[in-house]
Amino acid sequence: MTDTATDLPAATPGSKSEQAYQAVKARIVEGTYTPGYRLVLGSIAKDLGVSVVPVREAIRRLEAEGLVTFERNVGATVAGIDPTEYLYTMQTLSIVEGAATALSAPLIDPAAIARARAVNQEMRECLDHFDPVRFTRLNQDFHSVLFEHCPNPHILDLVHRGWNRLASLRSSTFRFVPGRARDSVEEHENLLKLIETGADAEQIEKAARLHRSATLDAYLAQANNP
Amino acid sequence: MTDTATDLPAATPGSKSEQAYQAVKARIVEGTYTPGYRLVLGSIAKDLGVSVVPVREAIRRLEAEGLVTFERNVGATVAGIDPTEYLYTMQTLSIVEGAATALSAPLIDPAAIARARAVNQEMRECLDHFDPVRFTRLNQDFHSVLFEHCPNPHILDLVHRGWNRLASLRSSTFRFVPGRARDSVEEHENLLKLIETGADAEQIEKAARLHRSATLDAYLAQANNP
DNA sequence: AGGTACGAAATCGTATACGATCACTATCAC
DNA sequence: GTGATAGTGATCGTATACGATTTCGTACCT
Repeated sequence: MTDTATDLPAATPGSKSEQAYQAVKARIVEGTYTPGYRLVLGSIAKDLGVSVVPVREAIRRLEAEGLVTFERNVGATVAGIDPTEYLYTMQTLSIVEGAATALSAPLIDPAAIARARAVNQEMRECLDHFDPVRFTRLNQDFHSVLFEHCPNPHILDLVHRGWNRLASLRSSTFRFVPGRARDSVEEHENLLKLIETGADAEQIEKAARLHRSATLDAYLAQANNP
Repeated sequence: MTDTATDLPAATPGSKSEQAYQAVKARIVEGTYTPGYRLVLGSIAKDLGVSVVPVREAIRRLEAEGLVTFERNVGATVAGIDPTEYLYTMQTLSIVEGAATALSAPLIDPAAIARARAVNQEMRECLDHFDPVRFTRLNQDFHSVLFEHCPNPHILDLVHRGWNRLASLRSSTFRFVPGRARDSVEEHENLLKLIETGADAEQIEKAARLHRSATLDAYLAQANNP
């Protein structure tokens, strides 16, 4: 449940190309390669014990997902933390998560609700211990539970891409606003209640969007008042 | 305005890889390669006068966009017209177009409205001459005008991807429901009125979504009653 | 006759090699 | 001393080559 992997074109497991893709992606998502890190084909190829061709392919795939930027005849670097990009990503995520939640809502059974609630409780505890990394992962777990039976895999894929994009800049703390995080937990609870009571799709979508866009607003407010 | 090209990672123009990407994509979008067509690396490479490596890269990119499917050690084929896929794509498009419209609305000036109206008028004429291909292209033009100043390029990119995906199966006529197309034109006009009068974002988004999801519904209804 | 097993052709996946392009530095002219 | 310029090293982009895998046709067996 913790894996944020998953992509539509699951691309031939076992191939060197796939291996390189997973390896580099993992290093980016877990923060070994931080934004701005220069990805040199030859070095990575040597590291992984493969030739440069599959590595190149992996890098281009990561580029398509927005995790790295690529410049002709210069090379690839881990995608940056440009605030504008952050805004774009969060805004898009707000929309696709909202849609995914609304579409999934009718298919969420009480057992799943209970599991989601348990995850949310863990998040609450994280707040006391101030553990942003774990908090972020649990936040994804929470939504993963809701999206388990999402009827539209395309939308789900867009959600995952957004998560990966954000993960690449998780290491920098600028995203984490403690006060905001506390609200987040409450919004989760409200969302669960709406789903339980079978609220209409429109209402659920609105609530799910708010949850993400409020985080964005909090960040923007913080960015403007240093 | 007619070009539906544009992708986020604009990828080094002039490279053989980019050249191959554009060429194959064009053949798919314009219907030279129809769904199910087998894309053989060697053949394409010979056609384009390049080696297989850049062609392979191009194909993988197209795979990431959903235009082709790829199977390990077997090869690539132009993505099919599976009704389920169609549903997924239209549903997703409904959502991202809705968002793009709502975000763009406040930035659309009267001149742009006028241009959009002119395009819509052309579409009306297309209905009389029964020209589905032109109609579809004009439909994209119409929305392109609205999205000219879309403040979120990520969302705009998702819209373009959806369009490309649909274009790959345009040649098959199963999508075109004449009665539905007529409604479409009216909905365009309504949408323009909402934008002109400065309706709130929620209302505009709803109208923009309806426009796409109603087309989907019409298709589904037709598919169920043969 | 039908089905299975084998073999050849086609195609893919990756390694290696080499030319092209770019960044960086040291040198030279002014 | 400062600017431009040529040289050098590093890295990318692509071609070619070859082993691996699949597919398809054919022959053989039941």
